[in-house]
Amino acid sequence: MSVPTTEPGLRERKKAATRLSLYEAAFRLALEHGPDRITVEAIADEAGVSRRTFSNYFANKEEALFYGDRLRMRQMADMVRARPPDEPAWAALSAAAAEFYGERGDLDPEWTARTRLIRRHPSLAAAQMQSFAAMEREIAAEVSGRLGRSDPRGVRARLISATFLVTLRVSLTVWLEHPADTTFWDLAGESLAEAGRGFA
Amino acid sequence: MSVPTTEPGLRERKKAATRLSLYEAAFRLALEHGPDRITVEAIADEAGVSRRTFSNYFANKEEALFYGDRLRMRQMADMVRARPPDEPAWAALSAAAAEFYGERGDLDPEWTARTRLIRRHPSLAAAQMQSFAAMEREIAAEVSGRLGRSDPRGVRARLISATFLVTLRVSLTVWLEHPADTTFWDLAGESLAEAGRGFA
DNA sequence: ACCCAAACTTGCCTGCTGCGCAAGTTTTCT
DNA sequence: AGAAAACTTGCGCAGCAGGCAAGTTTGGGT
Repeated sequence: MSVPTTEPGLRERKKAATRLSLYEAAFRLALEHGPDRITVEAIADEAGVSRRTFSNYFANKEEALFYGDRLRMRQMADMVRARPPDEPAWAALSAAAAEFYGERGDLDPEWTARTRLIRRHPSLAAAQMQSFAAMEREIAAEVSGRLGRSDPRGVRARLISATFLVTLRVSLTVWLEHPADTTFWDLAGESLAEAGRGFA
Repeated sequence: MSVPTTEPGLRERKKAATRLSLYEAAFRLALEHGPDRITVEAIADEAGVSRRTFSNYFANKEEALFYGDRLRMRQMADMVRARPPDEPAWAALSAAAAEFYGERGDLDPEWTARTRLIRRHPSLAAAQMQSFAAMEREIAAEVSGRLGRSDPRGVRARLISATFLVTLRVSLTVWLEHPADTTFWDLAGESLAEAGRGFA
């Protein structure tokens, strides 16, 4: 307790490091051999931990592979939370997405290439969906706060966040198929505008 | 070749029967013991086939459990296809949903109870998502036909069908939580109207 | 009516997986 | 420094997907 710091402490930092290196190992191997020709054991090996430890961090390969996506999405959720609290829900979501995707120019091409390779594989479709589903609850909670009492059962909040994410997902999928045609944000921004017209 | 009939033939009928009885067995056992306390072997036994045969029909328990959902969704897809071909996409989807859900009064209460029980279980969330994902492609294809040349990359088609399904999913989830408050179709119809405003 | 090919079922088998448990190690707290 | 809490690891087990090679059933041609 030397300094009144917010630092996570050694234990937490180590855990984060292990989790990250498991994710990276999974990604590397998936790229090299194809996502369905890798075993949990191989991932654990590559990351320098035991197979059993892998299980302490991720429930399965897919979860490890998509940990990167989770991280990015959590970043975006933070941006949503950082928007002015009186901003209407859909506006806040769009603005956060614009900050996140738009203002960094194009997406990191290496990440794009990797992601495309992974996403191509249909065996991972389920995992991808789940990745978005996890996010949905988190965003719905934030949206719910902005809507206040006008949305008793939370239908609207969930509808808005689900639509928001589904729009991002579709845009990303389409863009990964035809990356040359536009910027990702050109596509996503337009789609968001269109889909959001009902929630303005 | 006795009669120019469209009948599927004995072989196909037997297969359909087996598939259905595997699904029913899975559902029955899941209700009785809880979805994660049943083994593939038990399901196969209950349905009167070998464990190996189960694998010839479904890739895993979840797929079997959600086969009912797939069936219902395929019915709805057929209704979409049956709509007049010049009807705008979102209108056709809403109308099909209205036929499917609205006009049969309330949903079958037994089915509701079963579904709620199954859906409650978080271990099945992935399977549920996949069920909807499968549908998405099918509906997108139909929508694509209605949009014609105005949607080169298929963004709009996918956006519309994804939004449509996500709206149904959210409505269903909310309604299963508070079934007493409204009819399912009251909820879903209103949500569809709201979400669809961007696609009119 | 018969036969053959294609389709389907089944048992056997293998490599992989998720997870409970308990012993050993590292970090944290006081 | 020393005890408590958290984490890693090996071991072991039940369960699972799916290849393979008999057997059995179905369908079409003759």
